[in-house]
Amino acid sequence: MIADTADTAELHDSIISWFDANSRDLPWRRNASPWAVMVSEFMLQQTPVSRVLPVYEAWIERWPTPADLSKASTGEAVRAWGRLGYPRRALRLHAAATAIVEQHGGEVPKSHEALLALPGIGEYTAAAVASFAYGQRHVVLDTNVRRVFARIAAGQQFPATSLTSAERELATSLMPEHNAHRWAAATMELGALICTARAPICSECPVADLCSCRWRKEGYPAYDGPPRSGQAWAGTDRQCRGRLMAVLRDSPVPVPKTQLDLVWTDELQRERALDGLVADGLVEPLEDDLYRLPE
DNA sequence: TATGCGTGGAA
DNA sequence: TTTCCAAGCAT
Repeated sequence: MIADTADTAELHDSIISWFDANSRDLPWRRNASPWAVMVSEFMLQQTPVSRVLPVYEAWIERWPTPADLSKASTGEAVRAWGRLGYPRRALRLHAAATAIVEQHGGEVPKSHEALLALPGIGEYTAAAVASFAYGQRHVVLDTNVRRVFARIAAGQQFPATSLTSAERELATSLMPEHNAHRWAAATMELGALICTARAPICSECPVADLCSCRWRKEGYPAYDGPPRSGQAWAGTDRQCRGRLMAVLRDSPVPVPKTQLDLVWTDELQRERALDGLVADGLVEPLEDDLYRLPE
C-alpha cells in the first residue's frame, strides 16, 4: 500500500497537486527572505496562522534583518510580540538574531546543524527553515504532518504523544527524492486545512480518491491511546505570568509592584511567577519596587 | 520522557 | 460554559 513505490509516487502527485491548487497565500511564502521564514516559524510555534499574520507583518517591516533585531532591546522584542503567547519565544528569536550576527555574518545559516544550534530552534524549526527558506530536503514533522501520516499510514486518529523514531522512519520513507520541500509544505497544509484534528473534511481530501488512507479505509477507528491531557490553565502560574506580562507590556513606563499585586490575589503564587519572569529575562526589576520589560 | 510555558478562537 | 487545539522548545 503506502510502502509500495508506485503508490507512494501517486500519493506525492495527488497531495502536491492539491497543494498547488489550494495552498493559502501566506506572506512568508511570497518570496520571503530566509530571515522572514525564520521569524514566521518562531511565531507559528503553537500559535494559529490568523493570529500570527498581523504581528509578523509589523515585525518584518520593523526588523527586516537579524542585525536590525539584534540592535533592539529584548524588551522591545517582547512588546512587539504582543499577545502571541509564550513570550520567551521573543527572547529566543532576539538571541538567535544576535547569534546569527556574531557567528554567521548576519545571514541565517543554511545547515540543519547550524540552525539547530540557535536558541529557540529545535528539530522541527531547523528542518522547516532549511526546507522553506533554502529548498533543502529534510523530514519536516510538525503536528499537522504527524496527524496526516498517523491517519494515512498507521490508521490512527492521532499520533503518539511525543515524536517517535517510528514516525521519523515512516516520514523518511515517504519523503520524495525531489521537491521534498514542497512535499513538506503540502503535507503540512493538508493537515491544516483538510485533515484537521477535530473535523477532517475527507470529502475534499486528495488522498481519499486513492483509497489509501488507512484510517478512512478502516472506518475511522476511535483514538485508543493514552489520554490526550489538555493543558491546565485556570489558576496556573502560566495564567498568573500572563496577567503580569500584560500589565508590563501595556505600560510605557515602569510599573510599581503595587499595581502588579492587583492582577493576582494569591501572594505566594504571584511572587513566584514574578520571580520566574525576572529569572527568564522577561522582566527587569528596578529600584523602589518598580518593574518593566528589559532594556 | 514529562512537564512548564500564553493566548484566544471555535465547537 | 467548558474543552480543545494551534507550523514546539528547553529542561
